Order: sequence, then C-alpha cells, then structure tokens
Amino acid sequence: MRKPCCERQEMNKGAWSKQEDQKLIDYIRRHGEGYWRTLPKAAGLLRCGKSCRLRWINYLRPDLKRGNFAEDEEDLIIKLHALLGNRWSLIAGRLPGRTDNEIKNYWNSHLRRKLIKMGIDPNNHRLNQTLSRPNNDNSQTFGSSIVSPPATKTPANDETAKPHSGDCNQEVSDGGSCLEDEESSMPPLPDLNLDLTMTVPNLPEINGSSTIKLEEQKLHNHHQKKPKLGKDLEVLGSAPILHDLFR
DNA sequence: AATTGGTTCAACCGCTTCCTA
DNA sequence: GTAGGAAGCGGTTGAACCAAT
Repeated sequence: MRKPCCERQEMNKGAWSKQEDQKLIDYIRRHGEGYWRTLPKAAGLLRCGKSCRLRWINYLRPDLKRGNFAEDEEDLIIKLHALLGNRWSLIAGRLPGRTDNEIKNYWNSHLRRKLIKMGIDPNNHRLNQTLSRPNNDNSQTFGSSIVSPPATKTPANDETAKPHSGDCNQEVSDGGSCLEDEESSMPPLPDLNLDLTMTVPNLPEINGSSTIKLEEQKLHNHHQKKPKLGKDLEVLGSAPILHDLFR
C-alpha cells in the first residue's frame, strides 16, 4: 500500500495564504532549497513537503519570469515539444525563468490550439492527415507510424511514453530518437524550422556542453543531492538529434 | 444584473526514478 | 541485489476569472 503524500490529517490544502508563502520564503532564504520532507515542520507550515516544493518552484522562486510568453519562447516550446514530447521539465530547462507547470499549462491552453488551428497535430507535430491526405487509408498511413512524442499518454500508447518500454530503446526521447530513427521512412514534417535558438536574455549559449552545464547547475543548486536528472541529462547529451541541434 | 459557458492556472495526485543503506 | 524513502515529473482537477448573452 502506498502512503499518501499528506498523510497527516491536519495538513492544509488548497490555495496558499500570504503568511504561508512568507514562511516558506523566509525559511528557504535562511536554509536554502531541499529537504522538502522535513522543511514544512521546520518552517512551521502545515503542508506536505511536496506541496512546499511545488509552491516554491512554480510560484515563489525569485528567478521566475512570470507574464506572457514571448513569440520566440512560444517557438522554442513548440520545437522542443516536437523533439521531447511532454517532457515539460526538460523543456522548462531551456526556458530560463519558466517552470514546467507554466509551460505545460501554456501548451495546453494556447499552443495546442494554435497548432490545431494551423492544421498541425499537436501530438506529433505533423500536418493533420485530414488536411494533408484526404485519402486516409489505414494503419499504413503515416498517422500510425507517426512519431508520437512520448507525451500524450493514453492507455493505448502509454507504453511508448514510458522510459523502459517502447520501440525506441533509448529512453530519451522516445520522441527525439524515434524521430530520427524513423525519419527516413516518414513523410516530411511540416516546416517547423527546428532551429532551437532563441534570443532570451540569460539563456546560456545553446550547445551540447552548455546544455549539460545548465543541468549541472541545477544539480548544484540542489543541495549536493543529485536529483534524477541523470537520465535526462544523459539523454540530452547523447541524443544525436539534440546534440546536433544544440551544437 | 444575472446566468452560462469557456479559459486559465495553481495545486493536487499518483506514479516513476534515484539514492542509500 | 533489493527495499524503502525522498524527490521529481506529468496528468488531472477545480476554483477563479472573463466574455458573451
């Protein structure tokens, strides 16, 4: 049996009050991030550690950039989504000041619709079959062989979304690497201009090594305790397609 | 002014991954 | 090699907000 995260009954839930925010900010200023499990008690908060972490990461962190997404940010998200699927944290790693949650929300509320309007399937970033191919024959059509970026988990394709499974042995990017693997047998992608450069201030130069540096910095910021970026880091470093793109 | 329907986004939940003993 | 705990991730939910009627 799995223990619920907030097993104590007296835990607060729902929206955070100003006082709670302040307590969390004060505590983290004094002691730094991390140790989420013990933080709430130490900070005098009636929240579970998970909740504190989320609140800090998504809302209270001082380096957050809040506000509307710039056009180049939109572009970058779309391109990264095409490569990585719903790996929001990885995508967020390339957008300084943006959180995975924010990007995920923005994707679901704006970008998805935008792509649909353009006749592009947001799940696989290909031109909608109905538009591009009136003759939708069957599983042979590219629809089924589409690289489904790992993302869109449905019971049916859930497997491909899981790192361990899938036809693309490399966890990564099931999206990315599959994309590459199947590239030759696939119909051409709509011109998404997969040039992943963006003019955002503070964005470290985008290339293989800086990519890794960025992630390493995250590690460093995270109390020596190595978060589970290992795989993704590896992935980013090794995925040929990304390697090339970020060179 | 009230109601309704759509949208947004903060927060929660359940699962996976990683680390350590 | 394995089990347990902690952290992290992505999907989902629901309250708040907004525009249309």
